[in-house]
Order: sequence, then structure tokens, then C-alpha cells
Amino acid sequence: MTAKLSSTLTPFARRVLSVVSRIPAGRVATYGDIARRAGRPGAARAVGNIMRTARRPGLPYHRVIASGGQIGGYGGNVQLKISLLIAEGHVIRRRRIAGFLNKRW
DNA sequence: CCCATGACCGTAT
DNA sequence: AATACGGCCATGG
Repeated sequence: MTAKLSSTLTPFARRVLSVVSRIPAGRVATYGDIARRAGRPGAARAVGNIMRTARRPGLPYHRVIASGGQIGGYGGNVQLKISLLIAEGHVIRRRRIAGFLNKRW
């Protein structure tokens, strides 16, 4: 018998996480980008909330950054986020991803 | 249903 | 470049 394994996530949250899971390594997407791809352009702030809340192992949360190539948050550990981004080949300058426009998903 | 939150965003100082 | 504001929006209490 199939038990109820569906997460408690709302439909929107599921779409958001689904989109995030598809961001290729070496590329980045802004909260606004995610919102747009999830079908809710303008819900960038809400996306941030979902990132903060939904802890789903394996998803590349670090590839979701703020507008203009700024770093954004990472559950209180922005340093780790920066490290992960650098590990994927990015260069951070003055709190921003260098050449952001070309690495944007 | 109303209200407070906040890993946001664009514009103006 | 840094800070301040107002606007936006999906959640959860």
C-alpha cells in the first residue's frame, strides 16, 4: 500500500525546488530568475523564504544568488556559499560573481 | 482572514 | 560604492 510520502511542500515550493535542481554546475540563477521559471515572476522574495526553509539534501542552493550577481544568503553561512561557488569555477570580486551575466543560467 | 517574516529587487540618495 | 525605501509575495501562526 502506498503510504503518504508526499512532502508538506506547497505546489509553488515544489516547482521552485524542481527548478533549482536543474541549475547546471558552473552556472547561477537569481532568486528572481527562479521565481520566473517557477511561473511567478515577481515572487523573488518568496523564493528566498523557500530556500531558507526547505532543507532538501542534494540541491544546489548555492547556485541561487541575488540580483546583479551579488551573493545573497545561505542559512547564515555565506562563506560556505562563496567557497562552493569558487569551487565551481566562479570568481568573486567585491561581493559579486565576476562576469555574472555570462554565467547566468 | 489578518498580520508579521524575510537567502529579494529596483530606484533614489 | 554604500545605504535607505517602498513594493512584492508565498508562508505560517
